[in-house]
Amino acid sequence: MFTIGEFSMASGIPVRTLRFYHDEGLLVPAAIDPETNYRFYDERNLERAGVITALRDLEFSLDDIREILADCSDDCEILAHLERQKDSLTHKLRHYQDVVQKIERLIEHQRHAREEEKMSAATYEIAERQIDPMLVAGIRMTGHYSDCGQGFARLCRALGRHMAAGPLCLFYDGEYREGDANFEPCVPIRKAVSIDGISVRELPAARCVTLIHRGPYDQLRTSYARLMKFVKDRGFDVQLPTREVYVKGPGMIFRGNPKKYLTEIQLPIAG
Amino acid sequence: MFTIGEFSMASGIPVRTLRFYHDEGLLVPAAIDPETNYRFYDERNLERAGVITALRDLEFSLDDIREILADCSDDCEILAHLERQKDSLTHKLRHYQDVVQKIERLIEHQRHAREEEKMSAATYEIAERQIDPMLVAGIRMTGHYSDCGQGFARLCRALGRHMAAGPLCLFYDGEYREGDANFEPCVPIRKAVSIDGISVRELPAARCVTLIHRGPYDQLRTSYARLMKFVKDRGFDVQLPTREVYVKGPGMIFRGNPKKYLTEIQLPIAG
DNA sequence: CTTGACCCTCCAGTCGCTGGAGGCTGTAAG
DNA sequence: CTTACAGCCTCCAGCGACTGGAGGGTCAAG
Repeated sequence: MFTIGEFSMASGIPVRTLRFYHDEGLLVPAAIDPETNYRFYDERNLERAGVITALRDLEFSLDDIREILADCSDDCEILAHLERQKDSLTHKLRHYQDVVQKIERLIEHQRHAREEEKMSAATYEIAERQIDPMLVAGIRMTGHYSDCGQGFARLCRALGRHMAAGPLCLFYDGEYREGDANFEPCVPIRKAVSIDGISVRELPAARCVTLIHRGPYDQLRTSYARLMKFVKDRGFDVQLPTREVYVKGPGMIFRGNPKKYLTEIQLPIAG
Repeated sequence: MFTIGEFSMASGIPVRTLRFYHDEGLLVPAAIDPETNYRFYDERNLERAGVITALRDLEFSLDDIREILADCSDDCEILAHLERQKDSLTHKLRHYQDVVQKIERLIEHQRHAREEEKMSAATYEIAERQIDPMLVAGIRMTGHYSDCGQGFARLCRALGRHMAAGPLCLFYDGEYREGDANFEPCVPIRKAVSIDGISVRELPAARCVTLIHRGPYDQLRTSYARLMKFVKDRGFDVQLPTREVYVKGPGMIFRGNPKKYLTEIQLPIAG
């Protein structure tokens, strides 16, 4: 016979938990002194305790364990329980895998954005640059500019892990349109995929006049004005679609501070 | 302004949970009617709600979320939090992987034992058989026979996934010894591994006189008696070590019913 | 007889909700 | 004008598997 403390050492179960198991009827001491209420455990308790810890190690719930102990006297008979438990744990496992993957993507995305930001933060001036071709997935839309957020949301959901860099938007109008603008939110991707309603193609290389705009989107027009003046002065021809690259904008989690948004405007030119 | 029900639909958070978040100070409504105590939510609440659900989806605790909301106004700033969360989730992930693997091993082990049992259940008679060579890991011990359980426990812990079949024991004494028997608990393994205190080698093929003993181990002697008589009658020579294969014995979880134990005694013979 | 280790019971807290009881308000239908 | 119903409120309890603390009894040794 063991006192609860001795039994705790023998079984590797904390005293508190032993008392709890007793309350739960899961592991009832062999004897209880009716005077002092001291619990006393025996060999058979020890064996049962072993089974309980073995099953707890396999993440069975106490209810499951109660059931198993009632049903089974043999390893063979718990096969069905094991299978069920395995399934349920596999579910959890997959869930955690998904979440970890999501976080990894977010982290990578942040790193990327940060680098891009650093790289381009210096150049708030108008520049002429060659833009390399890239594979993009886009959703062509008509409506108000501000609706492009929904397009990005859809692209993110649909493409998740395939996204290669920050989003951009193509504008197909040669003029400013209020409510029926013609534009296409896009994200660069690594590999072609085919999803209904999403067009995947290579965006061609282009010589562009570019400018990084710092601040909220409703002030973009001033930067467009500067760019257009520059283009006019040089006698360039602006080709459609024009592009906006959202170097730093509202994040995946936070809306962020619009004063810090960075948007690169790219006007493809000919001539 | 939204009522709580409208806001629930807009945010995708159940009404109950919204009230709970309010109690917790995590998402405080923009206004509360002092007469009716009705809650009213606004756009900024909606944004915050979005952040909260995004972070909950990443399995952040409410405390973490509170902290993040206080610290960060930007995706970039939560990078550290993301990293920490990823680490903690990766831990859980690995834990579940381990447990699932453990269960898989147990299941496989059960299946195996069951098959073996079926295959051999018919042959309760003495037979002469050729035993194939096999790779085993063993721990040589001296002491009481019953101590071999500890040896198996150690082998299981150390070799876990490498175990290929049920355990066996080798006996090096040409006589019955009470307290200083010389024996070696072994498990067949698939691949050689080197672990301190565990000897790995190929157990040679052997022509054996075998008998499956059904029942508790303390009755093994009667089966040994039958076997020895058989051997004597035929004029065979018993070679050491002799072997016992525990076809069905105490399980990994349950001790099982000793009356159902199956033990194959194998006496290697020469001549 | 005291000390200190060990045991007891009972209650509360963890985490993130979820459920129910019981009650108020506001609107629409009978 | 009553009644029904939807929608809101507060307060309390429960889940699962413990863990922690308060407050108090018991036991063996010095």
